[in-house]
Amino acid sequence: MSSLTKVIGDYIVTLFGDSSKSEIVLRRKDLAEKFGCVPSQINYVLRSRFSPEQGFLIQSQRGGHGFIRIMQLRFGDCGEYADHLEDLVGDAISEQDSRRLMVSLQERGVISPRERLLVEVALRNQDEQGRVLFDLPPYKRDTMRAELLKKILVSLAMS
Amino acid sequence: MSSLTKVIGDYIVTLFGDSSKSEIVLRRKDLAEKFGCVPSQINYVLRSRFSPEQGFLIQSQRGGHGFIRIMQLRFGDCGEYADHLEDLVGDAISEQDSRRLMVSLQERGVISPRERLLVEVALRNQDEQGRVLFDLPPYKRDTMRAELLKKILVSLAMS
DNA sequence: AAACTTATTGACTTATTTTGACCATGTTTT
DNA sequence: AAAACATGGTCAAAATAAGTCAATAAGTTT
Repeated sequence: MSSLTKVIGDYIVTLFGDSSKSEIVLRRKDLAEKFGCVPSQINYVLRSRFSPEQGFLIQSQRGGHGFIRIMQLRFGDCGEYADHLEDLVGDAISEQDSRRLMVSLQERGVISPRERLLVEVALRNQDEQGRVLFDLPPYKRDTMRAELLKKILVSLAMS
Repeated sequence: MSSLTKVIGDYIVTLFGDSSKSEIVLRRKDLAEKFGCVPSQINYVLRSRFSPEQGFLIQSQRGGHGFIRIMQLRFGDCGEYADHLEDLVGDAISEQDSRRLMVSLQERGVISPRERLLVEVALRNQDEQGRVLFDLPPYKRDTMRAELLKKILVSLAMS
């Protein structure tokens, strides 16, 4: 059984697919009606599935003839994409957040499943060494995780 | 006297076998109920039997409609080759030797160029951290390099 | 039998989804 | 311009479900 949020998210994705648009426009109220939910659920879907981290930008307008426009970001040149990744990872990142990021990158085809597995093994190894060998505190491990993750992702993005 | 952990682990394996899926989805609560244990035991099973090092990737989601998805990165006839790789790397390996090994693995198509790049980045990072942060002696770095390399190669060999 | 490893439990923590009441901002009508 | 109407946004509560951690317990090795 799938959550409503997932169903709506999938539906929005099909709107992009239909004609490989990089931008779609919709009405919050209509969508909510179509799926039989309160309008604010649409905001939740957008917040949780169409964030900048996931490669989307959103513009909207209230009032009569209001709308919500969802734009899919495209990263043409490598440098730009690498910068984006560095921003996403930041100076420190939790194990959970790093996993979330990798799942999203894999789903978008930026990395392969094997590459993701490889990164996970490398990150886990570093974490374990930090814990067991050097007794590093969680925060230090978060910064080291960010370091390694950035190096790996950036090198892949530029390759 | 097989432990519950083993029973649950075997059960999960059958879920894969049933139709040679490479991915299954389950609910922690249901599984725990089915085997009459506390939910957190499921986490233990996953941690001890379905790690990335063993060729599995796990994605999960909490809250309403929560789930646990286990992905198996395909099984070749892995065991032998994995053992072979462990022998090749040994307990300690120099940077040069590790590079030589990866070049040869890439040439034989065992790993892709991107994967090799990824491994090199991970190894170099570990080495640098060991030198700069913890002032580790060369030998220690050689053993840590061997550790990481083995984990990565074995997990890839199984995928 | 001591030391070590692996398994079991449960109290506490964190995350996700759904819903609704209330707020903010455009457009159209008067 | 003011009022009425049409949209979208925010926030927080409730319900649901997974994760963590540490204390024991049960097996294994030495």
